[in-house]
Order: sequence, then structure tokens, then C-alpha cells
Amino acid sequence: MKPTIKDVAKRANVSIATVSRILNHTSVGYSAKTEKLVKGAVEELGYRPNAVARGLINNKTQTIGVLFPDVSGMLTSELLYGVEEVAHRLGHSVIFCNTSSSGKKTLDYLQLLSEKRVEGVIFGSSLLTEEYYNAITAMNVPTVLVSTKSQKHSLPYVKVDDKDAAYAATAYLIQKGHRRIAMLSGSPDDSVAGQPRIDGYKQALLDHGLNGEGSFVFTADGFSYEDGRALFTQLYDAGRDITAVFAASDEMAVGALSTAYQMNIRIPDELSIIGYDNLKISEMAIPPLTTVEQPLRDMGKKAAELLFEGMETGMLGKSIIMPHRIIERQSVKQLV
Amino acid sequence: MKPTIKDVAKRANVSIATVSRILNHTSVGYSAKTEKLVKGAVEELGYRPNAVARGLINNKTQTIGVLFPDVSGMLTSELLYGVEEVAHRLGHSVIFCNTSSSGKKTLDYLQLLSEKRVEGVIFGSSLLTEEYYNAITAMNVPTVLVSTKSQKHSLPYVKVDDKDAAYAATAYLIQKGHRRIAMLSGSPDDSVAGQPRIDGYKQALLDHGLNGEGSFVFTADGFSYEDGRALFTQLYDAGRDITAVFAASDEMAVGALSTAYQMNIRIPDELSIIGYDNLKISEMAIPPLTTVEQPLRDMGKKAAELLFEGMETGMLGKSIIMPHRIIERQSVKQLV
DNA sequence: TTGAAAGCGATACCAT
DNA sequence: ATGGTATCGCTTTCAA
Repeated sequence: MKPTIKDVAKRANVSIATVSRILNHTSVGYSAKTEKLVKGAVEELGYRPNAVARGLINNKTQTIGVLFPDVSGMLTSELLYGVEEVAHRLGHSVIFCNTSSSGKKTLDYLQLLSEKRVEGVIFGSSLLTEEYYNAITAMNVPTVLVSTKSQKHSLPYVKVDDKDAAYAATAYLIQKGHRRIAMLSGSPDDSVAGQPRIDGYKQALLDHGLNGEGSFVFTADGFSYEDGRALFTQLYDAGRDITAVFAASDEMAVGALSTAYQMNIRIPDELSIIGYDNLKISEMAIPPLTTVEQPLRDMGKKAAELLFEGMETGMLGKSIIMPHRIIERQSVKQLV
Repeated sequence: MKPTIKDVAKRANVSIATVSRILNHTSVGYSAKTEKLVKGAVEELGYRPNAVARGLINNKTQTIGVLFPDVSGMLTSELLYGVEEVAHRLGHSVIFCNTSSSGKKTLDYLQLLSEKRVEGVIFGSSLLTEEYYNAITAMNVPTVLVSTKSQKHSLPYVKVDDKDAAYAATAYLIQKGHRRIAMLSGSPDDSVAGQPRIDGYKQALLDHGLNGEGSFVFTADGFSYEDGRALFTQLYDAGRDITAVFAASDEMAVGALSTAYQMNIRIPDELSIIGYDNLKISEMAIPPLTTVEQPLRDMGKKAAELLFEGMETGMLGKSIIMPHRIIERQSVKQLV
């Protein structure tokens, strides 16, 4: 078995209380001599304090839980990396929970995290149902949302303003001379990443006097590559006379790109496409995809910082709207 | 504060021992009446057993640690998802550790995991240095490697046979009629994903009597998109008369694809490309990338299964070589 | 400066 | 069927 504080005490011929004091550099009360003695014993035994026992007495586990659906691995892994970075910097570990977008698994995990006495949780990138919310409040632990938000409940969130970002993407297209612009969207039932982006798109059209001329939105259940392909096909089957499309995710945009390629539609010469997210794939696409960036890693970091602040002060701060911006690459053509 | 077993006992007018028995459905000794009583108290109080206290007495934390460098987020996140899936199925949580390919951070994490008393660790996708190995053995906890291996040490690993897989990729190209084949490789100093793949490539050439004709390997430090771009540029600057290239990773292959596109080289008409990994991006590429698949998610699952088996039996099983296979898409042309 | 002892929240053995 | 209690490894008064 692993050596315990007792073993160290025995070996150094002191009490466990002394060992504890020295290991926690607390209460200046001990001689340099005993310190050396104890440190030596620790070294020889390869002693590592048991964080479980510590956690029990301090009621602090130095652990947070992070829940993500694995929808787009690329999107959530960026968020995760951001969270992990600051958690580690602050001496905490993160328990990674992949909810697989399953209600049962999410609830399971929430319960587990509660039992494990995590000190905070980050819930990301998926809708917060009433059930989840109840489970979370039952845990009685600071919680912050990232890349999602809740209408009804007042959990702080860190996200981009989806409507604004979609507006910006659409306005960018308009500014480039496009008038007939279609949108490839997720579900309008998705009140976080669905409808708001549609709203932003329509608003931009409206504000530029384009409402009558062309508002074509095609919706899918999700935001995947396959959804992008399917929607793009629909768009062409519908015979819309379009010069640009705004895709609600980079994956969808790439799906559109691929489908266009197979249809021999040249991007951006015959059709312009703008994406959303700025995932790594967007710069790897052919042509490199113009897109609106969500600073995902930063969002993960901010969410974690907000959480830790809340854990310390006992009071969660305000939600944070992260800035989005257009990343200009080569999938959008300037119309004369 | 959260209710403890004492609170439940008090509320139900029984001893904590009884509560414990009932909550663990152990030792059939208790009446249905008290059971109902206790369950009721649990419900009313919203009691959740404290896993920390449990962990202390059982010396079992039901958690494992997973260490990955974040090099290629897409690759490691697949592995992670695989690991998480079986860990969750078996009632364990996973502490996610992103080493950022930093020695210090890796060692830090190993220490932390040791203190947190994780019951096992999975170390993935990066070289196992002597230092890491020592830290791991000091933890005295079952460990399995995934997508990497150690020459010197006998830790079990789960991976594809890199040489075989590279051989297969190259042989596939040859079978398609190619004779002058270049390779875009990671570092030859990388004894896991570097040299073995080069060896496989060369061996395939040799076995098909192509050694003199054309063996052109270009090496970079890593396996990134940017590395792929740089290497592809080098390849063309070198003026090699080539008909196909084998890239040691999908990211590199996509880098090559993009660069070729910019150079107006048509893939696969003028040049064939085969990748390695079968990441999601390979099917999203234009044209869809033919590649050799590593079953990443399965590798994560297998590694976890191997680990849990080892944790139960106290004896780690044998390493597992996972099957690779060629995924035929559209980046390789049949030469007449 | 140091040690003894009381907990932290559970489990499990020994009684009853 | 149920309760009392020692114990897990550590931190933290309280005394000495």
C-alpha cells in the first residue's frame, strides 16, 4: 500500500500533527531541523498526501465537472481545452462528462458529480432542460453555462450573441454586394443556436431593404456536415436563384462546399459561402472558408474563470457576451 | 451544508449502520418497513452519499486519469470519447488531463492523479519518456498506453501497427499503378509514429521492386496541416516527378490538398494522395480523402477495457494491435 | 515547538 | 433486523 502520514511520522520520529503542519507550510511552529527530518522521510517513502482524505476533512475536492454533448467534437474539444487550461492553472482537476446528448446520461452524470462533491460544474453547448436545471440546483454548486444559455433560469453563461453574429455574417454578405442570400440553419426549435441565428439573418436582410427580395432559410435538425449537404441539395432542388449562402455552422458550410463541388458549382465564383464557428476545418477547407469566429477556447477559459470566481466568493458573476468577428478567407466573392 | 448519513439516520429514527446497509442493498438484514422509512428520509432530504468519504474507507475512487497532448484535437478527442464511454458504462469517471505536450505539465498531472488516488491511468498519443515512466510506476496504478507504445518498458498498449498500416497505404498506391510515390512524414526521431511509418513505406516500395525508382520522403517535426503544406511545397520545389503521395496523417494530407489546389494541381487527376487516420476531416475534404483508418474510438474503448480488466484482476493483459484498413474515397486515381 | 485527540462521512465487524 | 463502534488518512483545535 501507499505510505500514509503515519508512516512518515513514524519514520521521522514525530507526530502526524507535525508532519501535517510541515507539509502544509502552515503555522510557523516547527524547527528547521524537524522540517528537514520530515521532508527526508517523505522523500524516502515517496509519500504523497491522500487527496481523498484531505477532501473529506476540508470539504474541498479541487475538482470541477464539465458536461458536453459530443455533437461536434471539434467545437466542444476547443471549449474543453480552454476550461482545462484554467482549471489546471488554479490547481483543480476536471472530470470530463460526455452526455452524448442523452437526457439519461446527463442526469446520471449530474448525480455522480454531486456524489463526488465537485466544487463547480460547467455545462456546455446544449439546451438546459428543466430537468437538468433542477438536478443542478439540487447539487447546490456553482454552475456556469458555456456556448448555451437558459431563458428561464438565471445561470450565468458565456457565449457569443448568436443573433448579432448571424446578423454580422449576413450583413457582410450584403456589403459584398449579395442580394439573394439563403441560409442553412439548425432547428428553429433550438432557442439558442437555431432561431436566434435565423433572426439575425432576417434582421440583416430587413435592415438593408432586402426582405421582399430574398429570404430563404432551410432548416435541419442539427448542424452537421451531413445536414449541410442535405440542405444544400434541397436548396438547389428548390431552384432558388441565389448568389450567397450563410451556413449556421462551419460543418454545414463544408458540407455545402463539398456538395457544390460535386455539382460543379464553383466557390466563390458562382456562389459565395460564409460559415459560423471558425473551427480548424474552416481554414483547411477548399477554398478556405470565410466565417464568423466564436472564440471557443477563450470562451472555455472565461467560463472557467467565472466559475472559479464564483466558487471563491460564493457569488457567481454576470454572464459574458464574447465578441465575434468575421474571418475573411476565400469563400466569399465581391459582387460588382 | 449537504445532508449526511447522520441526518438521514436521525430523520428515519434508525442508526447510520442501517442506513448504510439499505443504501448499499447489502446484507439482506432489514425490514421492508425500515427500508421505506429510510428511502423516504433520503428523498425528503435530497441525500446523496458522499463519494469522498466512501473513497476513503474503500480505498476506491472510481475514477481514472487520462492524459493526452492536445496536438491534434481531432485525434485525441476521438480516443477520449472512446475511453469515456466505457468508463461511464463501468461506473467510473475520467479526469481529463491535457498535457499540452509539456513535460512539466505531464509530471504535474501524474502527481496530482496520484494524490487523487485514481485507480488507473491511460496515457495517450505521445512519447513515454523515462521520466514519465518513473512517475507512473511510482504511482503504482495500472496504466495503459493508447496510440503510442514504449520500446523499453512493458506497459501494455493499444494501437495500430504503424509500419503495417503505412505499408498498406503504400502498397495500395502501387496496386493502383503508381510507381513514383513520395511520402510526407513526421519526424524520424519519433519512434512511434515517425520512423515506423517511413519503414512501412520503404518496405512496400522494396517489396514491389521500386526501391531504385522512387523513394522520396520529406519530414517535418509534427503531423499538422501546416506541416503538410510546408512539406508539399518542398516536394514541388524539389521538382520531383511524382504521381502519388502518402501523407502520414490526414491533417498533413489535407494540407497537401489545399496547397495543391492553390498550385492548380488537380487531385486526383494529376496527383493522387492518401492520408492516415481517417479523421472526420478526411471525408469532408475536397475531394474526399482516401486514407488508412485507425479505429480511434474503438482504440479508446479497448484501452479502457484493458485498463479496467487490469484494475479488477490486478494483472494487466496483453497489448492489442488494432486493425487498420484502407478507406477508399476519391483522392487516388487508378493509373492505366 | 510539539503531541493528543476530536472529527470529516462513510463502511463493516461485532454485539444484541 | 438493528445498533455501537473502530477505522480510513488527514486537518485542526487544545494542551503541554
